[in-house]
Amino acid sequence: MVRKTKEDAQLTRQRIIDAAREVFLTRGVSKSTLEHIAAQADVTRGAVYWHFKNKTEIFHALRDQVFLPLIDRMDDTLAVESSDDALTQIEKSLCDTVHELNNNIEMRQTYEILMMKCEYVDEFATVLQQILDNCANISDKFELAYVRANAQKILAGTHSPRALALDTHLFFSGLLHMWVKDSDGSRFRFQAIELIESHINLRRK
Amino acid sequence: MVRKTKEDAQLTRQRIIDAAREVFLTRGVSKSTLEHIAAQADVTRGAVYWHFKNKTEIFHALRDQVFLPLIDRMDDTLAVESSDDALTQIEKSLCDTVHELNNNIEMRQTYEILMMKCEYVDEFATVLQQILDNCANISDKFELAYVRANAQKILAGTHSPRALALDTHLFFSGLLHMWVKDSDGSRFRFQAIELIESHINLRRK
DNA sequence: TTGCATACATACATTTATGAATGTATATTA
DNA sequence: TAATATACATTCATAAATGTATGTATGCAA
Repeated sequence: MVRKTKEDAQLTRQRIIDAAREVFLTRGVSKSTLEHIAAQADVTRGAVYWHFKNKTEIFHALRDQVFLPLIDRMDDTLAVESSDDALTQIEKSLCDTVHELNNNIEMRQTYEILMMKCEYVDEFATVLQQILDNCANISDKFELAYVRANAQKILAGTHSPRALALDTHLFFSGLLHMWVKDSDGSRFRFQAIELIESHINLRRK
Repeated sequence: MVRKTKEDAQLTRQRIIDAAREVFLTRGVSKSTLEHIAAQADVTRGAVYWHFKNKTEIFHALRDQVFLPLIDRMDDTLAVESSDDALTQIEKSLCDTVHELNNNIEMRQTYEILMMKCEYVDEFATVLQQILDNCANISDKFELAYVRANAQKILAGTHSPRALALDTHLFFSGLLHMWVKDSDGSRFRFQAIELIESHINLRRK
């Protein structure tokens, strides 16, 4: 009873990725074996080896499925043309990400894996570099938005857009980390939106 | 040529901890074996098993040696009695931590392990909880400092000390993460102090 | 100086993960 | 419809890590 059509095979591949997410989450990437993943996906290791070279490739596939889309979303919300003022744009882009993490279980789990269930050594070091690059990218987008906010005369005080952008970036990076770590939601998860609001209000005239 | 005096044994124990830090850093905690650690410490696994029950215990010992002292330092700089104003106190406490990370190689390496070379599952989950508790503690200290800053009339705008404290906490959490990840210093490490200054200046009247 | 505990080293047994090799049933293509 | 490729399952050989058990040399106390 081997599945054979290409569609079935794609389903199997996706089931393996989903299984890997569950297993990575509970056991950590290092301690997860291909046998664990196969069992969770209800296939044998043979199937896993057919679709992926090794565990690292599954990890990459898993990451790509959520990481890249989220980056794109932030880019969209920070686009130059918008009916909102620049500060509101930044606020919305941050809130949108938080909402997405709240609603999208797979994304939330994947972020948790990336941040807490994975050791960035050897082949995973490249993943880290990519994350840093994306972060720099986001920072630049923030900076452009702050330049616009400055032109719109809605900023309190006189601070350089670059400094504001970096501060926002670090704030949000910290927020995401805490959001993920705070799995029972007692400390940060339920007030994330308020924290974003207050971060932005600090800048508004 | 077995070492026998208690002093020698303590030295051996410390050598094992130091070795574990090096090995964890390059191979990640999961992929580090007791054989690796023993070799790096120039002993056999027998010695390691004599001093520690298993790898987890070495990890705990390693963490305790740097984590707790750093928390204490922050507490000190944020103490109520001080010749500095409250905002300067906060700034100094953040800068002091960064300086300590710059100067203290072991501490820097340990933080790197805690943040990027370790998977928080099973027995390590308790470590995570402890980190969160300490974070809450720091947040509270920040809040008290902001209350004082408010009383000193040096704050710009009218924002609640709680919100300011959480924002600072998240900023600093993000900064430390980036600081550690940015190992070549190209993005954050060399401007960490400026970032802290500008974060505080945003709040100063 | 005898005896015991300490501080390791050495050796071994067991478990476990990996990758590859092989087998096989079904789909697809010529 | 015959040949071949696909999509797996099964089996096997190897390596590696772990914990334990045992051996042993030295320090220390009586």
